[in-house]
Formats: sequence, C-alpha cells, structure tokens
Amino acid sequence: MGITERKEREKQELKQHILDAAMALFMEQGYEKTSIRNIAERIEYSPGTIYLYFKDKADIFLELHTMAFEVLFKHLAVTKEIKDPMERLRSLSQMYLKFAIDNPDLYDLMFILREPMEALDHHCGWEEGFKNYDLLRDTVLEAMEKGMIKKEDPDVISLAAWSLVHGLASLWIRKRFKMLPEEAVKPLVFKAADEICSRLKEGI
Amino acid sequence: MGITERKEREKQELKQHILDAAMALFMEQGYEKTSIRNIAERIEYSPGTIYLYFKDKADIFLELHTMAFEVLFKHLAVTKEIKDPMERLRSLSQMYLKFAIDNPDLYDLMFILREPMEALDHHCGWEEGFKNYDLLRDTVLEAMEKGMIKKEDPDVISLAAWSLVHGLASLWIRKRFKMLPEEAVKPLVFKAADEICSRLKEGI
DNA sequence: TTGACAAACTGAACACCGTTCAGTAAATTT
DNA sequence: AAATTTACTGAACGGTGTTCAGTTTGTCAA
Repeated sequence: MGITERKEREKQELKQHILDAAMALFMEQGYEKTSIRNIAERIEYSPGTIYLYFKDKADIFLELHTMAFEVLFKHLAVTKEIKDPMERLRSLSQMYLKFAIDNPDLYDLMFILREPMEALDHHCGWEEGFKNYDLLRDTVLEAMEKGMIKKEDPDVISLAAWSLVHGLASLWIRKRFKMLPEEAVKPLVFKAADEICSRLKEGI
Repeated sequence: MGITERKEREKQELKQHILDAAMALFMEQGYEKTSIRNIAERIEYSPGTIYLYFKDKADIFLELHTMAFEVLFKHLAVTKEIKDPMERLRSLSQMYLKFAIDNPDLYDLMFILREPMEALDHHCGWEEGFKNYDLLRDTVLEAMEKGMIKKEDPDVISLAAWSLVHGLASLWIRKRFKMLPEEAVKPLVFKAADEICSRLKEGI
C-alpha cells in the first residue's frame, strides 16, 4: 500500500510541478511562449510526458485559470470587512480594477482567453466564476435591502457592475483606449467606476 | 503610363482579393483557421506572395479590423436620426450589444484580438476607434448640456457607458456568464444596459 | 531470485504555423 | 533581341500541439 500511496503522491507532485512551470512561463513571457515544449524544457521532461498528466494544453490552462481565481478571490475577500454595502461595492470595483491593471496576464487568463473555457465545457460548472460573482451579488442585494440602491433584479445590477469594471479592465489591457491621452487613461478608468458607483446610490 | 496605372490597379485588386479571402475565412472558420497558408490557398497563390502585399499577418488583421469598424459605424450611424440624446444613448447601447452578439467574430476583431493593435503601433492613430467613440461622446455631451445627465467630465461618463456595453458583450462572447441560466443571460444583458441608461437619467 | 508485466518516459513523426529567400518565369525597358 | 525588373513559387527555417512505437524502470507473482 505504501508503494501505491507514494506513486499517487509523486503523480500529484509532478502534475503540480508542471502547473507551476506553466504559470511561471506564462507570467514571465506571456501566452505565446507558454508552449508544451517550453513547459517540458522547464521541468526537464519530454513533451510527450505532459500528456500523461493532462488531456491537452487547454486542460493545463484551465488549471492555471483556477489558480488565478484563487489569487483574485483572496485579493477581493478583504472587502468582506467593510460593513457599508455601498462602500464595499465601491471598494470591490476599485480593487478589481487595480488587480486587473497590475496583473494583466492573470486577468487575461480568467476573463479573456478562450482556452480555459474550452476545457471547462467538459466539466460541470464554473465554481471560480460563481464565487467571485457571488461576492458582488451579495453586496448589491444588501445595498438594495438597505434602500441604498433602488430595487431591481439583483442580477441586472450585478451584471452591470461587473461588466462596467470588466469593460474598463479589458479595454485597457487590450489597448483600446488609444483615442485618449495615454497619461489620462488610468485615472479616468478608476474615476469612471467610482462615478457610476456614486450615481447608483443617488438613484434611490 | 497606361502600363503603370494598370499595374497599380492590379496590385490594389489583388490586395483587396487577399483581404476578402481573409475576411471570408475568418467569418467562416474563425481566427485559428485564418492562416497565411489557408488564405493563399483560397486565392490560389503561394504563401510567399502575400508578403509582397502585406508586411505580416498582423497587418492583414489590422485591415480586417478597419473593415469591421466600417460595418459597425454604418450600423450605429442610424442613431444620429434620434433627436433626444438620452433616447439616442439608449438606442446606441442596445444596437451596439445586438451587433456584438450577432457578429461575435467581427466584434472580436475590433475590440479583443491583440494582433490588429500590434500592427497599429506602427501607425499614427486609431481613427476607427475615434469615430465610434465620438458618436457616443457627442451624445453624452448633448445630454449633459440639456441637463439630462448630471454634469461631469464627458470622458468619464462616455468611458463608463462604453465599458458597460463592451463588458456585457465581451463576457458573453468569451462565455463568462456560465454562472447564470443560459436562457436568461441574453435578455439580462440587454436589460442591464437599459437599466443603467435609465438610472443615468434619474441621477440629475 | 527471476521472469513477466505494467508504468513511465523519450523523442521523432505528423500536420500545422509565420516568415524568408534563392531560383524561375513573365513583363517591361532599352 | 537582350538586359533588367517585377511577380511569383515553394521549400527551408524555426516554431506549434499531439501522438505513438520503442525503451527503460519499477512492481508483482511464481
């Protein structure tokens, strides 16, 4: 039995080793350079070995996607300390934007790249997306219950809030704010999110 | 001189032929299948020929990007007929979303893919983005001047409005709304944009 | 202890990719 | 008609994801 346990442990360790190498490559050199051959070279195995541990490259990126969501959730979870739901909403949106701008590769992995979702189609749900969405949705619901946001289907407002910050983040990451002066864009991005939070409150 | 003019005309015609083939491939089979070899096969030339007309693949995608923006602009320009700026804003956002959802590949080309912007970095500006952004910004400015939207830097509100609909569109296209029931998502997307437009008005 | 079998791994093959370029054919110029 | 220029070819180069026949190592049963 010891042999079986040791082999299973070694298998999990090598799997995690592969993922750590993939993440390191991705963070250092971006998506293009995170190839199966480069990952294999980094862990000093042959490219074929990787297919003993993962179905395909999309499978690897789904795991990286999940790892990235854990980082994001930890980052955002500190907002749970904030009692005022409107203040928490504002803080959530500002921290979300800061995370996206500071970690464009991780953000890409979670919310823009197709590959993780291609692999996900073979699984049941998207727990990672759920957790982070619920953080937002619970805040919106509480603000409505306290009369701080005019009542409406919470999914409508939550989707709008998430889409606003996702839109700001992804247009920034994909360099689609070129029509504005470069040095003005970043503060504008944060201010836009802030201003809409303010107006959400005033619309009682 | 006739020879020179004919040769120049033939050059432009082949260039457009290449672009039409690329666009057809892209619309039919997506980005992955729109390779230089596949484009070459479609126009019945060698892959090397394409490099006599375009610097590289990113250059081709920049042209496709521009072609896509012309389609979008035509689509949105009909809103100029609407006199009420708030009604125009609402219409702009709904039509933008409908366009994105009906044409996910064209949308990808304009607002998500990196490649066109990589080629663009060698050029001066992004006229395409400007034209469409100005349509929105002019509408927001007029609504402010008429007291329909509370006064603020128009770029703040314009960025927020654009980011909201871009966020809705791109999260939908990249399948990041999996935490919601599939049949509920589409109406929710349109409703979220509509609801925020309404609330922008109420925040006088 | 040994042979049989299973597991783990290798690395080249396959079909694909973007880009370059030496060689060729056709068109143009002198 | 010969020289030169232009347009094009298609293989080479270095890369990609994935598969698999062959090899090595580890485990198990006799």
